[in-house]
Amino acid sequence: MAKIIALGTGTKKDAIIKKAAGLFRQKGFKASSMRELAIKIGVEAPSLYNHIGSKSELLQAICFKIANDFTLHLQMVETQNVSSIKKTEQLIRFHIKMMLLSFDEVYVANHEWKHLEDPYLGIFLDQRKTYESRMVLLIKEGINNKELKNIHPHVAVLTILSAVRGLEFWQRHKKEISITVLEENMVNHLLNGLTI
Amino acid sequence: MAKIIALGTGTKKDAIIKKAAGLFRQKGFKASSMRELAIKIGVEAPSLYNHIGSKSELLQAICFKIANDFTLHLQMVETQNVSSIKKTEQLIRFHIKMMLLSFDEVYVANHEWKHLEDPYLGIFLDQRKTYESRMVLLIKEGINNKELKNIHPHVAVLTILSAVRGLEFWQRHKKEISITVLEENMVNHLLNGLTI
DNA sequence: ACAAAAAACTAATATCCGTTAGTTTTGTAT
DNA sequence: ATACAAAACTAACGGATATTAGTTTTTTGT
Repeated sequence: MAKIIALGTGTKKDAIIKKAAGLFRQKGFKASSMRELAIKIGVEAPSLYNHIGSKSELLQAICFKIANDFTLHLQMVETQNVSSIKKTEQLIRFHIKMMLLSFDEVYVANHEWKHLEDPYLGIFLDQRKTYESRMVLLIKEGINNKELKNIHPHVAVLTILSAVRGLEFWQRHKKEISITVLEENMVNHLLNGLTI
Repeated sequence: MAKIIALGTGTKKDAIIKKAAGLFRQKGFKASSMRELAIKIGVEAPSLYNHIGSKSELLQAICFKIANDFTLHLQMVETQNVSSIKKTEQLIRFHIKMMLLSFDEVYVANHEWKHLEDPYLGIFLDQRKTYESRMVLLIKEGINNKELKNIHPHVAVLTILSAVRGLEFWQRHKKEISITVLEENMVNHLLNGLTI
């Protein structure tokens, strides 16, 4: 009866993955059932398996799509010929944009990667570790160039990534705070601090 | 046969809750089974029910223990007669300490509260919202006193809380970064920023 | 219009989960 | 030593879950 409708361009598999991201974010991976996902799509649960291989595969698709987006963007920034502080600012702004534009997917990649299965869990963690290391390198470069304070680079990266990840909570304050106000304030806070 | 041993002081229920916090942090609430928890304690699963009411009750105990600790500490800080910036610093340091000393519990309260049951989910969220609001008030006070930049107070609170929460990831870098280095760097970054 | 392919459906299975019931063992107080 | 209470055990239930098998409907290409 019902039919899975591909949203605009993209395969039906993509449409399923998108809905899955929303569900996984809302309820968590383990608490989300294929039956629930099927209802959200307007189909019986077994029909999903005409398009996907397994529930796990959905999580993998979501997590690695996001991981690859971030890695690719980092690569692009690294090759630019601008100051380290400009590069860092670009990374912060990209994280903010990703969080706002692909909220469900980024949230799931941040919170549900635990439930990835065997080789994928390791691969994902390696990729994230590499990303962090390259960001640390960027901060170190900035310190060497006297652009940045002599702060511990790893802690700085940790602080920045965590702060941006906190944009999850911004959803609760959507009406009170506009995107631009949020972005400018957060970039300013992370780069320049609170004190006068 | 086996026997649940209360660790030092505290009831057997407390011992179960402590082990549950570890398990819930590692695998997530939904992915943790009572059978697994029983094995970690050295007992059969049904035996747990001589001490606790339900799996949900364990999550409630963990989440509200942490929520109450934070609320109580905030109350204490609010009554002090020091500058707003000093108060903010105290809050940051307390969050850091809690994260390091009660890692499992704080992690679970931060990540697994979703799975609290009806009315507890609402109560928990209300309590967190109130905590945030009182912290916003503190920042506003600091801005009015010209102690802090004219940053958006809500965004600042969001940034601080998220950054500190990111100490979860510090566990992965335990060997490389000492607690004090971490604490000083993070406080400094959040209060003074990165740039020279 | 018709054949082939894609994708929906129904029915069912094996597994795991939280929890209860009922029983036996262990610890404690007199 | 005995009686009572606490806490362990075994067995089992009802329900949910991901997934498979087999069938029917729908779409597509000619």
